[in-house]
Amino acid sequence: MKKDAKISNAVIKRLPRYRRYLKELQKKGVDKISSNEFSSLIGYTASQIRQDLNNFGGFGQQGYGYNVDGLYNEISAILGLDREYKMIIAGAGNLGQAIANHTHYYKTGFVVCGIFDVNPRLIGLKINDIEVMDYENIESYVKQNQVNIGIICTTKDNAQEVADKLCHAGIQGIWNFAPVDLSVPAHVAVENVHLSDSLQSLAYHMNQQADLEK
Amino acid sequence: MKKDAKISNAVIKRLPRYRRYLKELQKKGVDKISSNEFSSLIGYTASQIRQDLNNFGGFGQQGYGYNVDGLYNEISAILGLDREYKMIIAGAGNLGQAIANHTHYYKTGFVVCGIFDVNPRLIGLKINDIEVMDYENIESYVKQNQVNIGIICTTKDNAQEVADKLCHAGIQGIWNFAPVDLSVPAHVAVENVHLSDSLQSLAYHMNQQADLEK
DNA sequence: TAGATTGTTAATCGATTAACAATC
DNA sequence: TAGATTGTTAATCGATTAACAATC
Repeated sequence: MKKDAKISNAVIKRLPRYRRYLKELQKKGVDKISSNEFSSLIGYTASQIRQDLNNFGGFGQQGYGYNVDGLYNEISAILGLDREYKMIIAGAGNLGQAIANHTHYYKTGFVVCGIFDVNPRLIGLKINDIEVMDYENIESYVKQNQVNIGIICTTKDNAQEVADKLCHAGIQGIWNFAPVDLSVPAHVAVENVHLSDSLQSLAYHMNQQADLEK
Repeated sequence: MKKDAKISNAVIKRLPRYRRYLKELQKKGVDKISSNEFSSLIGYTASQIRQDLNNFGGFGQQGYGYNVDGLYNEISAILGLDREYKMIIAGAGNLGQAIANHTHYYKTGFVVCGIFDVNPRLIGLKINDIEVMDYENIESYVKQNQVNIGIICTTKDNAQEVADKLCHAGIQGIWNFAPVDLSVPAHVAVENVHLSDSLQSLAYHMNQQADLEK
């Protein structure tokens, strides 16, 4: 895998999608695919597919195409899915609980090992076998257990404070569901899931479609 | 508001963020802001801010800047947040329930009026005062109640079938949480929230940061 | 070997930034 | 009026697509 040039985020955002389609191909027992076939399946141009993959190395073979299993494993490795991530959730409200219950992540090595909240009525509960602990102890827990990812499911007003605590405790990544933009040290990765932003852009596009019909 | 040229999606995706920051400014009692001041707050260049806003019309005033209240209302209107949207949720699992409980959307006119599931043990329950109904009846419900948005919280294997039903019933938009790409008629807007894709791209960036430190 | 398809360079397209004239 | 700041055009930058030589 080449490591020199910085890969654009547009490329990275497409990798999980490549991976999903490759998984489906695996399930169907397909063992090779050309960039052209892949193109009509996934909806990116063949050129873009080859361009994207070549950012990381030559995974294909001229005259043959790409080996499905091989490419799946390469993309998994590029994304860092060949290791395990320890995660904690800050905020045991609806969203925090839903994520704790969403065992789906386990399959790809993302393990939720704790939930933190300030509400004494929640502390001590178990959600999907994961204990809800006192928010007071979040920093020491992250340090002691070498937690990799903090998932912020608090209100927008508390999110930055939580982020500060997590960063101070040495967290490496933050998955932020609060509708604010966090400021964190450069070495901490942040991925935002701004649900209401997403819903608003859906609303915009719905109204555009309606306009077109006039 | 100009309506001629098609606005790029990159611009639309920034609008909810502009709106969030304008809301904060309103709360602080700020009544005007220049593109330069806004730039240092929101992190886009002043040039981009002016360029973005001018896609929709001249909301500013030379020598003065932008009126915070006015701009907030304009952006809200552009996004279509000056009307109400009826939404139903397909799938009453963890995620579906979490969204039903997330009353946050009501404030901007997004009202969940029903949840549908095939599980007989869930049918009849009320989640946040919203009834869980039999999936059998989803199509007739959407038609009769003129539902605007369908929220897909099913497994990936059922998502396309649900989408087909919703489209057939005349839905205008789909907010898709299932990890698949749906195919729908051109007049139906789709907004995807691919949570595991998002988590995977976080993983990638975490490993990049770690590499830099070496 | 001939055919197919990649890897990679070059061309195009679109989005962002810079510059400045218009104007409040 | 003078100063400030927008609206808008032009320049730059980056990402996507096209083309084709390399090679399996």
